[in-house]
Amino acid sequence: MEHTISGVGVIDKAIGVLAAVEHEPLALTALVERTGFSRATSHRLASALEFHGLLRRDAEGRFTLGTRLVSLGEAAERAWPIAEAAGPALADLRDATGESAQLYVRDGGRRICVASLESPHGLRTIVAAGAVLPLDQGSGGRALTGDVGPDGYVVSVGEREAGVASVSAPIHSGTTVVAAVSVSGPIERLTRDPGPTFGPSVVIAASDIADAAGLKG
Amino acid sequence: MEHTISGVGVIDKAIGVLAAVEHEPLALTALVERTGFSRATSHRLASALEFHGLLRRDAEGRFTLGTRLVSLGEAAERAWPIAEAAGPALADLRDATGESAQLYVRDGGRRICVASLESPHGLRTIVAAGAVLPLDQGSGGRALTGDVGPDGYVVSVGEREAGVASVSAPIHSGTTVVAAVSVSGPIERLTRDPGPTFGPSVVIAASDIADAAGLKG
DNA sequence: ATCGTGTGTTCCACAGTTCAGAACATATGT
DNA sequence: ACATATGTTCTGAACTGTGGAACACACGAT
Repeated sequence: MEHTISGVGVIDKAIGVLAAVEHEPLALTALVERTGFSRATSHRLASALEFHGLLRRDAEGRFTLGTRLVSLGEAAERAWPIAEAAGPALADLRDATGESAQLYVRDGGRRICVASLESPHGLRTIVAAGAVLPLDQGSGGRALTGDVGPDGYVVSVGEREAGVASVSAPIHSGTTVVAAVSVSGPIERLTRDPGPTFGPSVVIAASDIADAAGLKG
Repeated sequence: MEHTISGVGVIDKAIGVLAAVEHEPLALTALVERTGFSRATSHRLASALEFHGLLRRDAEGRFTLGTRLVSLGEAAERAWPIAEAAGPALADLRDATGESAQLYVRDGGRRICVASLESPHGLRTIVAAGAVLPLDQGSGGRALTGDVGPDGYVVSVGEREAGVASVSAPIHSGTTVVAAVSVSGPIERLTRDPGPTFGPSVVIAASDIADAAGLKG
């Protein structure tokens, strides 16, 4: 009987080591305790991950997540096909509205910005591709959870960030929400009631993105 | 003779698979070609990585980097000790200047924002922690490369982003630049000559951060 | 519809790697 | 000086990962 959960026991253990140090750096002894692996095994696996840059040692010699994960994480975000497919429609939305436009996908209990175009205005809201945001704040999060008004879009004003308004629409594959497209900007420009002005644009953008990504509606 | 480079051959191979798909999604056959592993091995390793979320399948069944890497990458960025140590000084800088403040470290040929506090102004520049930016654009990048004026700070106006000005100072450990602290905001508020107003503040912040992080000056 | 080829998936005997207790090295506190 | 804790390395045995083969499925040509 194999003792693996994924089919490759060493990968299971290596991920266990990464997960152990995800929230705080750990000295070897703490790593042994947290993972349940023997001291020699913990040391060998952690050293191998360090060799590849997935772990590093902090100033006190504790193991912590390494810089290679930053670049892999960034590459992972670029690899969403919907982000690529959304490019033209996102550019149209940004140009038509003059405001920053973003595309979000859901990742467990959070949302990730997988594509982001900034408004040409000197002052604008900026969400970097790769940013991780909550689902329960902001129109993009509520669009992802399906909490959408009868007109097909969601509005938030000063909800996730003071001074910022946003309007979002969900993107469906069949009946499943797979992404959300948003415009956002300063309340001063979008007003406290941005729905009528921007709602139709984000709904159209959502439809265009679904088409471009080949999603069934 | 072992055929490993890190001490754990399976980890070497698993990283090889991740590296193979870093830049573009690969079908199994392409993965076999790119890695040189046998078909069965490639499939087994990729499936195990997929199980743990480090890979996923795109709509065409190709292997591509998975969402777990996004969250690990984000956690990796939070794990810089200087980011933690910089918290109070960064807050002081933001409060004293009223502008967004960021801390950058160098990662190869790029810079990573490892801590970020936003201005209370309704309109402000925002750099998400985790954002990856170039070294050759913006005052933060030039501070990291040591390209600093005689007053100890760097200024950029409309260089990395139109409408944005920033001022940065390097943070040294001994004679080595290990980080850079920046303030940034709209040119309209920072003016086209933000150095005299903000330069001394970032230089003080850099010194405070170096002290807080226990760096030798 | 049939056939050949290509691609993805699974099996399983065995070759080779990983494991972990022991030993060693170093650090720390008393 | 000593005891203890922590980090690192060694190495024989046990176990896992390997990869050729087989199978399943998709696709293009005829």
